[in-house]
Amino acid sequence: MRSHLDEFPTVLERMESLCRRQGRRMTVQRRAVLEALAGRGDHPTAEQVHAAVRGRMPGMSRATVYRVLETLAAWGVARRVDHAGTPARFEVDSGAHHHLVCTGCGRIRDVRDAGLLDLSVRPLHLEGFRVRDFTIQFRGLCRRCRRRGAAQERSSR
Amino acid sequence: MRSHLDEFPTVLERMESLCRRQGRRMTVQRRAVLEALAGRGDHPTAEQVHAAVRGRMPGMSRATVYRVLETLAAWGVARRVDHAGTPARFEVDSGAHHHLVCTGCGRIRDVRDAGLLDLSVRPLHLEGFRVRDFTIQFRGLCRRCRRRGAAQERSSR
DNA sequence: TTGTATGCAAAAGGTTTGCAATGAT
DNA sequence: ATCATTGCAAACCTTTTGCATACAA
Repeated sequence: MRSHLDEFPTVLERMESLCRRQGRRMTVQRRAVLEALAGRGDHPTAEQVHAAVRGRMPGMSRATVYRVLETLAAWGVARRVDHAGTPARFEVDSGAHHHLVCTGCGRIRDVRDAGLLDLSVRPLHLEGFRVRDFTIQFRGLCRRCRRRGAAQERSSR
Repeated sequence: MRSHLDEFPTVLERMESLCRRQGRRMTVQRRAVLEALAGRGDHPTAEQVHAAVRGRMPGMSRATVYRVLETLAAWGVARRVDHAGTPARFEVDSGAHHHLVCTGCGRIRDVRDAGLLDLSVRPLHLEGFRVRDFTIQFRGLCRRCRRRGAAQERSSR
């Protein structure tokens, strides 16, 4: 039985190897952020990562969380997911997939559907653009927000 | 021969009718923003709309531009397009289409491809989500940014 | 020892908001 | 006359940055 926890050793190892290869440093902060990110199935905001990490590391500063997250994204270890006017969210980079965005609470869930990952090809050189990749963003309401009703739809961001 | 200018009367009429129907007001500011938006083929930021409108209306405040844009989006007359850490961009709502986002300069272009608009149906009730709509975001480099080279890729946002 | 990474606090951007004044109906 | 909308300025929130300090290699 697999869970997102299985990614733990892999991601950390990948990070350590990247550091070594580039003469960068594997700090406790980087490890902590990476573990916090890999240790959950959702797509936390920088703020949520900060809160999570602070549990064990009260001294961890917000700026460091932002910097580490940016580094992870730049190195391809993590990925940044943006939507609407909401704060950026992050995930461990785990291959191609799309996103289901709840317009109520801003939560994001992964959609891994083989069929959806193949449709690329055709418009790849549209209007002089060199397309590098694409994502499908499904927008809607998650079960919880649907229950709460449309009235509060935009209030809990 | 059609151009985006053809939408002019239609969008303004739609807006006026929406105002009347809801007892809201059709102000010169709203008209100006809407015309500024309809009068261009790109997806301007609020700031760019502000600059454009100020040409004719020096007194127009930034806050009003934001408020009008928000109203237009809420009423379905305009649409808000977000990407990455860049400021929000806006367009007149002109039916279903997708976006080509240049990761170099942040510019957005529409992609209207019939084939891409049909793939919906299947994942419409994924994991308790009620999916309302979806967009495909193609990321890549526009011709100009490609010429400039990857070195400056992120500098001209 | 060396220079990368961190912490702090301040700055930066984009966007929103309170409130009195304005103006569309 | 009434109440939606505007203008101004200040507030907000997320994210970035400068600089001295800490610490991984």
